[in-house]
Amino acid sequence: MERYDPQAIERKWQETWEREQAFVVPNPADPQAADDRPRTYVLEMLPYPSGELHMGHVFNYTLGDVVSHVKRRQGVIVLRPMGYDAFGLPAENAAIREGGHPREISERNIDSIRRQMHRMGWSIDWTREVSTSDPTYYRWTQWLFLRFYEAGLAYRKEAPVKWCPNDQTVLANEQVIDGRCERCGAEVVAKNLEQWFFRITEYADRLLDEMALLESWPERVLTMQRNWIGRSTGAEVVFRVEGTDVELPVFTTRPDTLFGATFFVLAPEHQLVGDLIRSTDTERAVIDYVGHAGATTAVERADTEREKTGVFTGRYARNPVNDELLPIWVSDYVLMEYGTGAIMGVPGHDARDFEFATRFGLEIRQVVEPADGSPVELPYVERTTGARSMSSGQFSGLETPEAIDAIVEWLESEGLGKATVGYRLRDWLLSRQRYWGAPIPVVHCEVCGLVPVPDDQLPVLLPEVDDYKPKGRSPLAAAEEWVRTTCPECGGPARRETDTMDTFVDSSWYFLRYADPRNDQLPFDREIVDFWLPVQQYIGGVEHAILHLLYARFFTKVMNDLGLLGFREPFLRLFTQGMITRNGAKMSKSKGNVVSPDAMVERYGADAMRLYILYMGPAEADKEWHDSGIEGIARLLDRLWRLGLEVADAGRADGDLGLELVRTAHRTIAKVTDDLERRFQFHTPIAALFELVNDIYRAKEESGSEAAVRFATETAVSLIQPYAPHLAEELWQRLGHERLWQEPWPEPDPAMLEQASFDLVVQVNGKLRDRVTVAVGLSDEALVEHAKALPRVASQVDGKEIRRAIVVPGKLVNFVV
RNA sequence: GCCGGGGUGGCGGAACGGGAGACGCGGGGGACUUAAAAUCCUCUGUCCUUCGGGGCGUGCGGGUUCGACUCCCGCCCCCGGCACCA
Repeated sequence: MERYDPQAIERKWQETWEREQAFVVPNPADPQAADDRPRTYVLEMLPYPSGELHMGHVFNYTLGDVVSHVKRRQGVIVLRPMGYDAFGLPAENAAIREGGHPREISERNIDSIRRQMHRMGWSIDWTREVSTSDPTYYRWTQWLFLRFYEAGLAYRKEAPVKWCPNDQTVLANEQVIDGRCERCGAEVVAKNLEQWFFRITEYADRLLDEMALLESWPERVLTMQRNWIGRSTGAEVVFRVEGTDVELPVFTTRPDTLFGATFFVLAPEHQLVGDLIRSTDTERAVIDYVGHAGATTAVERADTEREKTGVFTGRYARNPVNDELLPIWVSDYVLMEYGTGAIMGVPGHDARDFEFATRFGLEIRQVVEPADGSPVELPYVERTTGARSMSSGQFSGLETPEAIDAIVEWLESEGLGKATVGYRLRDWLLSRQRYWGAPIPVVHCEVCGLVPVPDDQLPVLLPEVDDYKPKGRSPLAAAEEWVRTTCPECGGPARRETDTMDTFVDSSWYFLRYADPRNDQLPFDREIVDFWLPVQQYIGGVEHAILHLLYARFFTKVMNDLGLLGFREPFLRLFTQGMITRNGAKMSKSKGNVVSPDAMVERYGADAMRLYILYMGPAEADKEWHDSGIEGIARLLDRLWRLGLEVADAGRADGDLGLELVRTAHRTIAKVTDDLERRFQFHTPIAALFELVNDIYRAKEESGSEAAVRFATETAVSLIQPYAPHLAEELWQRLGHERLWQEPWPEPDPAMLEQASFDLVVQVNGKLRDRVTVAVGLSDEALVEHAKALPRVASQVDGKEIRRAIVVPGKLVNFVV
């Protein structure tokens, strides 16, 4: 018999799909007049083109491929594009290391990864391919930046920013993990620099509230975004420094504890510290402390185990609710970046304030108690209806939520404060001092100041430079001729902005460009984008839960506000796949635990690789790679191959189909379809296919009808097609058919799902005792009689009284004795 | 500390309130073969057994239910996010 040769079969079908444009979906000439055939947009996160495709890619794109194939065969038009997130540091660092231009390195890597993707047989509309580093793409990234700028959503300001000393560039807050650069792990340092920002904070509420528009996102991703945005509601309360008219506002989420304030603290960086201590006895000590705090790294300072430090300023602030004087301290446990950089110290009801007060012997006062009046140890931080105010003047006795409302209302009426909302989210720092990114399309004119480059002068092309090495300023600055330009407004001398954009800007709108990838008038036509989007199913790694997904949502909302598109959320359904690990760790070159998909494909074929990566376990869970696991899949494919050839050889088989094997095939159709569609579960359908193939072999052995074997085999081939499209096409053809990818997805015959008989489970006191095959449709009484007659049941019941018999028709009988 | 997810054989995992461990890997035994590979058959949670079967088993302790891996309450442990965020 002809051996199963995946290499030959896969090559043949990949060429066929290419030749027949199998997965190309053209845009309608007039989106508004387009037919109402159902359509969908299945998207996976675009790859960064390093030279090698890795297991994460294989997993990600195979998931999307299975979804796409099934949808297509159900009559849905599926848009499934692919592109490359090609700007960024790895290509640039390679250019520095090995010489050459980052563009050449990127292009080489793209060619390589494209070849590998084709080799996997993924059903992609390759006519829509885009690369973010291509001028025809970044022209529109720049165009969008200018729209943001006009809308006041892109701005430049000097601010304390995070600087990576290794990559020699500033970073967005989102790119700093535990005080370290997300990319290289170097400890970041704070610098005061003038930089470009996107005003994402203006969208903080909408990024939270419009989560309600999402159809299906993993809870953990929503949680991460909520945590990241970090909205907390509270009040701003104004304290006045005694003996001056200096006002110090504080932000608090617990205005109900104002009566418990016994001290006041400023962050060391607070700009009023200097004024307050000028020419006082404490000036020297405070300056020393501030200097000392400034030398502490962010990582050290974030250590909550560290003992609290601080220094008294000699000044007092007046508590607006009771006119008490509170000593003003300076301490680095108060952060300048959050709230107002000043807090009221309420040691009775805040763990940090408690620690500080204990350390420096400050008064600790209780103003909240459990609602039942029971005694409690301080600090008591409960803030629900389980707590109530005490010793708080007119607010005493109110439960905490009401006390907060009442006191905020009172503060507002007295002009002492107001309700406010605090966020953890910071504006998105988008400028980078690196070469391989989209230039920010702005010029600096001595006369006119910042001037945007006019649309008709886009793209601002990257200049050619010799040295990509970062030196603390953008390598673009070395291209002196490029930098020197004329002001678009006054025609006078001007200098180009030399920073480039964060690559996350590029990937914040690529999914829109796919809809209209060759448009040279606009980034995309609104009607076409509204025709295809929002994305119905987005699939990618959970590592993008905050960065990319938050930025893309922000971009979409802004573009919606600017009238560029007609929806507010880009991705209605999100699926985050788990990580593939080996020896308990993420695969990485430095750990030397990488399994190359290429090698697996060479040895077992793309079909086996595709099936195995989905068979490993639930798609959302992290999974440990075992080399031996793929052997079982290889056996399955080989068994199916031999079965297919035998059936094809036997030719047309007529005869009776009413056999158990045919029922099994129909049950498998129902199971596979339900798992894929309703449960979004990809590994259990493969188990069902194993069972079906095993059953076919068994039936053949027991000389089942040839017609039934043929039907079951064709069903298995048809069902495995989304997973193993090459083998499935080949067998489908040999079985005398045409193109399986155009064949409707099978539907189970309801009559075939009906059973003539079933195994009745018999329990005594809820424990399984026996089972018996009985006809379907018997009365409850008849089932009980059948069950009672069983010897193993009788021996269990033996002498005891049957108090009750629970009958679940078609399933079981349970005797309670 | 707050928020989210999870804990089932040697391993990956299945079980959608009703048969715990489907399916696969690994392992034992056997057939075919001069031999090996491939292929095929068979056993494989655990303890007891007179070989009929029986006891125990889904992190721990309670509860709801005729019946709980599944639902509820309280713990323990692991993973992820946030965190001196006031």
